[in-house]
Amino acid sequence: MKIQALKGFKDIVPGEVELWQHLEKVAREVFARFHFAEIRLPILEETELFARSIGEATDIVEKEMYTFTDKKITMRPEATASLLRAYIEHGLYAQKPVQRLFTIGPMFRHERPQKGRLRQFHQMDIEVLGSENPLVDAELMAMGAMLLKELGITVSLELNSLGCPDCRPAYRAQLVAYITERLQHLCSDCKRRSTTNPLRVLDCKVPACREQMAEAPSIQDHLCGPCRDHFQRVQAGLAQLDVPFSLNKFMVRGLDYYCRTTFEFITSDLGAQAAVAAGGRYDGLVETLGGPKNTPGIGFAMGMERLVLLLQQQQQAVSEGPGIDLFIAGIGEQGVEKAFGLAHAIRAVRSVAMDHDGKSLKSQMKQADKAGARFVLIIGDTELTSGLGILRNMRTEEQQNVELSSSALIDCLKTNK
RNA sequence: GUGGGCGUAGCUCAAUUGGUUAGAGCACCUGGUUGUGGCCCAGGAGGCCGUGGGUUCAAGUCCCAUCGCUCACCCCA
Repeated sequence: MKIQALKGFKDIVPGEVELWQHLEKVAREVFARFHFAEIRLPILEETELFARSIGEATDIVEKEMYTFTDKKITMRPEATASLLRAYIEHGLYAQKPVQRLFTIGPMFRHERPQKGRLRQFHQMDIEVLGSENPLVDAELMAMGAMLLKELGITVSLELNSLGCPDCRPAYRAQLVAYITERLQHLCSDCKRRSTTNPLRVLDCKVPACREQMAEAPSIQDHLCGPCRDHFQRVQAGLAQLDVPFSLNKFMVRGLDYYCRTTFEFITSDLGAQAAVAAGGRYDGLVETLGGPKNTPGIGFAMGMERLVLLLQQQQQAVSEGPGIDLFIAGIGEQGVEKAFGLAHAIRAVRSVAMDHDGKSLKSQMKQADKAGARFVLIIGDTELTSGLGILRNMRTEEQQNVELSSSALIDCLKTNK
């Protein structure tokens, strides 16, 4: 019986890992331009943290978390809760009125895997804490749009507002009334949702349900004054920054803590997993987790597996690795021994590969070619006797004799490109 | 938890109505070139046909079970 990776867990092997490195590099650059600071967080937290933030009754907390029940600890299913815990624990709210933070890493959910959806998945999570200014909402979405654009990924941005504890209950009641009237025309899932999570009926995929819900009351028409004002200023901010978006009154959130602004970057190229990034505002969450009162927050997460799939799919090929500076081909026992020492010395300043197994020169030349070596240094008996190695430029095919000393070789590699 | 599709070489796949020794491309190794890469040519290695049972003179092929992968549903950043 052979051992293989767990269901829903994936290795990222050479050849694919370059795409991840590219993604992270571009992301870090963009985050820095928008003045976000990185925070690194643990993967395990007290189960209670997620129960309180995500909501006791959600499927995530009820059955999709990796929890060590005897210790009451859980592998994080998302990053926001952990980030806020750290924010509160270290009193970051006291250091600066507004904290702009991001974190990158693996998350875990015990779901059945499908395309773009694994049990260990990776997210880049970006949060702004301490501001409820709608310009911040717009700026955050603009940053997401800029990053995706620089990655060469085409998506659309959808926007909605979920209101706040002042206006949502009244809307919700009205929606429930609307749903109840049409209950017999809805799918069995929606019948269940009508009591468990009525907002979810809005984004059901069953055509009959969509039809029934087409004329459903829109949250956007039922916002209270402050929420309506906030929502409008978010849109004005996006317009000013030339970030295209469309309003989607059917877009809702599964997690309890969201309020007001909610948004998703959507693609049609990933099957059922349309959202490559999603987020929203959570003004009450910091307080819920024991932080200072009235600490607003907004954030979003980008699904890295999905971004990588799109990078592969949309042919945003990252150039092959730069290859190696030098391959040292030693012939015979003495040659290999000399190569071994020289390789180590030159590695202080240049990348060097070699074959330790005494393969034929032809074989070593092939290896050098495959490694993308720019130069090959050949050391055989003749070269050992003369003290001069043959340095071959693999691109121009020119060869020259170079003294077999690390300093001479380093000089030579520096002057020849 | 539910439903569909698929399991043959490292990878992508083929194998007629069940019929001799399961093939190809890519990748790998060796040689053609005493010590020089790519291209070409020749050769080589690599398979419990996912696993177990059944039907049959005969199973990669048909049946059952099981495991795995995958897509979708539920749920969801």
